[in-house]
Amino acid sequence: MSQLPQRRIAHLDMDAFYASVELLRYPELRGTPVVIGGRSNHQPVLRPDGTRAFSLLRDYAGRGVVTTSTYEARALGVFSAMGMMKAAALAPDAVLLPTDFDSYRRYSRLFKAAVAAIAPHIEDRGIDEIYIDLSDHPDETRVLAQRIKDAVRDATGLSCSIGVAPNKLLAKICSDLEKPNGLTVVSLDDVPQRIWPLPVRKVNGIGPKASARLISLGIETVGQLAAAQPTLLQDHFGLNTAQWLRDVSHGQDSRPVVTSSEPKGISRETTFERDLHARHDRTALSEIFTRLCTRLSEDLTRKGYAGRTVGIKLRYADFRTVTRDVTLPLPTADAATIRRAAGECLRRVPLDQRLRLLGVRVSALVPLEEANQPSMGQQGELFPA
DNA sequence: TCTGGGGTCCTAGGACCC
DNA sequence: TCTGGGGTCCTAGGACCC
Repeated sequence: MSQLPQRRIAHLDMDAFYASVELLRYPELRGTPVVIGGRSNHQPVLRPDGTRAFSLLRDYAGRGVVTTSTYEARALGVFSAMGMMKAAALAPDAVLLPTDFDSYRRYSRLFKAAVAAIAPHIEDRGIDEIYIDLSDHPDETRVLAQRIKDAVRDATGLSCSIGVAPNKLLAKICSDLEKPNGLTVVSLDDVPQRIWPLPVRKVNGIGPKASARLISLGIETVGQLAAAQPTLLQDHFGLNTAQWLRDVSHGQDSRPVVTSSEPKGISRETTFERDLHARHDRTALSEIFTRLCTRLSEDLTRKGYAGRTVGIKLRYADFRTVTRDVTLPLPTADAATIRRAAGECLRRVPLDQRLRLLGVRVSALVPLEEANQPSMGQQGELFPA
């Protein structure tokens, strides 16, 4: 067997990204608990004396979750995805800011461009993190990672944490080890010392469900996972997942850094201010439904895609979620066509209970140019030789 | 005090075809 | 006549991630 050359993969994660962008704009909030999220418009107000009046978390009412929080708010127990009312109970005096995705996207482009100028082999993992393949870069690892951190700070004024390792799995784990403003390098030899003591939940791909099942088997750390009987894991997780669990527990991961990809589906969804009933709130629901389809059509057109599969997602008041979809003969990005197909899907779902969420999705995407012309195969069917 | 919005990938059964 | 084995597409749900 030929041995692949050792890779050098970095994972870069911006520190408390949205909150840090907000602190650039409102430096007077530095060092205080700040929470970003919620649904209403709690924009700061400029006072006559030039200072700003901020909304406080205690004044928030209604649905919504925390999008992110500053480290000072985290110290009070307020984390991403927490319900706003619970957050308000924990940190009533924290400042509350609305999310401003346009700003975050702008800073995202800035930091990614700064990294790309040094090391262009980048996999996008969302607005605030990337993988970088540094295997072919001549610089020494720590020097290089520090250069990247400096470039990100120069371009944005923001700090990030970087982990460098032989693969994405370990890079991702170790970018989190010294957060914020971390720079962590681990090799396979470091796995027993640095990775095995960590809870299994730190592994990207082991979520709440798998973690709970592992803990119920007495497996709490990555090291205990590495020591577990293969048959025990197979019995509880199946062959594929058991093999994957073994691999990750030994720090093994051969996934490549993927530098370009096409979207699989585009969707729009909304949670209502209050639960709506299909009959009683028919008019309101219908308006929301049509609006979702219109926006989705705009998203598709702007991004240059059409799709053949149109689907809906619906969440009942009790949080049960159902989906329905239908595949059309031809791809579409047209709002009326999407609305019609989504309407068909909606008729296949029981509507006897109150709803809290409605969503529309288009998948099986093709570029818009291809969608406007029949393919060769379809031409052949339309005009047989 | 219930739990956002945007995604990806996997599984699994049935239809349908060869 | 009591039965195969792939392969692909479609649909539904679930886990997970940022």
